[in-house]
Amino acid sequence: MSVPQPVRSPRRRAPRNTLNPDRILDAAIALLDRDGAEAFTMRALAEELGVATMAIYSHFRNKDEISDAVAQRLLDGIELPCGGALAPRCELREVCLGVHRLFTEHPSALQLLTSRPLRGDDAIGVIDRMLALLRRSGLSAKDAVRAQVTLMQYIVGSALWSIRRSRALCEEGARERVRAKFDALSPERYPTLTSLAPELMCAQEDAVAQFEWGLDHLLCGLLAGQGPPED
Amino acid sequence: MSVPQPVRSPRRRAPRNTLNPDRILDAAIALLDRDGAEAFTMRALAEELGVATMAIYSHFRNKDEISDAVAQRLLDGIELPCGGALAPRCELREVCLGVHRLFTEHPSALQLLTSRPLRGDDAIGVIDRMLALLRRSGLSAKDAVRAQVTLMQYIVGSALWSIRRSRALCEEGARERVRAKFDALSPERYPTLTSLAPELMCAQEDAVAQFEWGLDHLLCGLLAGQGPPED
DNA sequence: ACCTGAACACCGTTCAAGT
DNA sequence: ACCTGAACACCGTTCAAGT
Repeated sequence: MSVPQPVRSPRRRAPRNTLNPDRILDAAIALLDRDGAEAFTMRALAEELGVATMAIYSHFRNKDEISDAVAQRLLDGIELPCGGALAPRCELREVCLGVHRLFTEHPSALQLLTSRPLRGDDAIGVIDRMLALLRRSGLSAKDAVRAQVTLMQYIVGSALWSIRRSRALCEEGARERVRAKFDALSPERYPTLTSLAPELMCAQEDAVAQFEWGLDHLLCGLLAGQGPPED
Repeated sequence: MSVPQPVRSPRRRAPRNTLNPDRILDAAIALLDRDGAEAFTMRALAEELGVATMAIYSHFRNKDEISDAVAQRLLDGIELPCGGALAPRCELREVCLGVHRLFTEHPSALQLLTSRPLRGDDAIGVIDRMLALLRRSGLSAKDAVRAQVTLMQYIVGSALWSIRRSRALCEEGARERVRAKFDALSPERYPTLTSLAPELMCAQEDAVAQFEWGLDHLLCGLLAGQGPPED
């Protein structure tokens, strides 16, 4: 017969070197993807790793340092199209879609990213790639930089919007509530909005199509007058 | 001689009806603007109001309800240009600038807004206005809705970016650190990025100019082929 | 009805202690 | 060097009690 154990922590002492920064980041991303940003807790992360909370502090100074490392890791892992196979404009489009896909696949990571101050070294590889493609499309140095920032801002804003929408839509009876709100609006005060209610309802549904529509028009504006479109 | 008071709370009982939803929202916005989103605490809000923490719960069910009401209040208070005085395209530009200005003037409110699921009834007035202007610019019902969402996403992404950048830049010696990072980058791995370092450094400085540059090119892409530009 | 303080179940992190 | 539990100063919120 064994000695009665305390109910809460039947965990034995973890052997040395069970932990390392990589294992911690893997667990952090898994936790974020599975349970969301608000569940991303030092205590929950430790449990995920089968370890005492304070063990993590041997590898990272604090939670912010983990958040930064998670963002870094994800941004470095963006899958990009192989270079040169496409016209610059098409390749640029694919890169933007890749970044957007990463954000919508790891929504909690995006939340993390947008709530912390921006370090200069995020997503270096992607930025270089975008700048090169913009230059090859005929933009000046100054315009290429402006355009790259504009694209990134649109991608982030769009992904954030999609996440919030999809979270709102998966609540119980959300569609009915939205429809009811539209029906309650005064057509005198909001004539255009009420007349476009059907289009508004259905535009919310497919976030990717919405993103691509906006991206194509944005690219059109950014690359206008840079030679004939190459498609 | 008065009886010795406890040090921590020399506050007397607040008279009845000192509190109401409006006073609470005023205090919340003041607190957010002054001390930032991470300082927006029920206890801090109560102190701002000179009241016990739990007094607030008589007027709002919980903190999320206050956050939603703050967002609502701010979005309803966006100052818009008076209608009809400008060509649709210019007026649309002004509306976008107004929304962007609100967000950069209340950065903590934007953080609040982006971290909560999106209710359908945010910023109804602005949305209706934007849709009307897009329709008058010649866009179809479907395209007007797509374009309105695209614009809003760009505005949010851009404002969020500005906030994070400006917060990062006001840290001690931030510019020097960014410059050092650029200098340390390998020109072989990141040829375009390193060659554009001066442009990148200076593009970060004026967030409003960056926003306007992007907005003008986006509008150009959205309204392309909708008749001659009216300027 | 409105305001109050104590208490509960959380959180990130410091500290001294084990191995 | 790496892992541990207790403790501290926070947080949002429940509850029973005052007026």
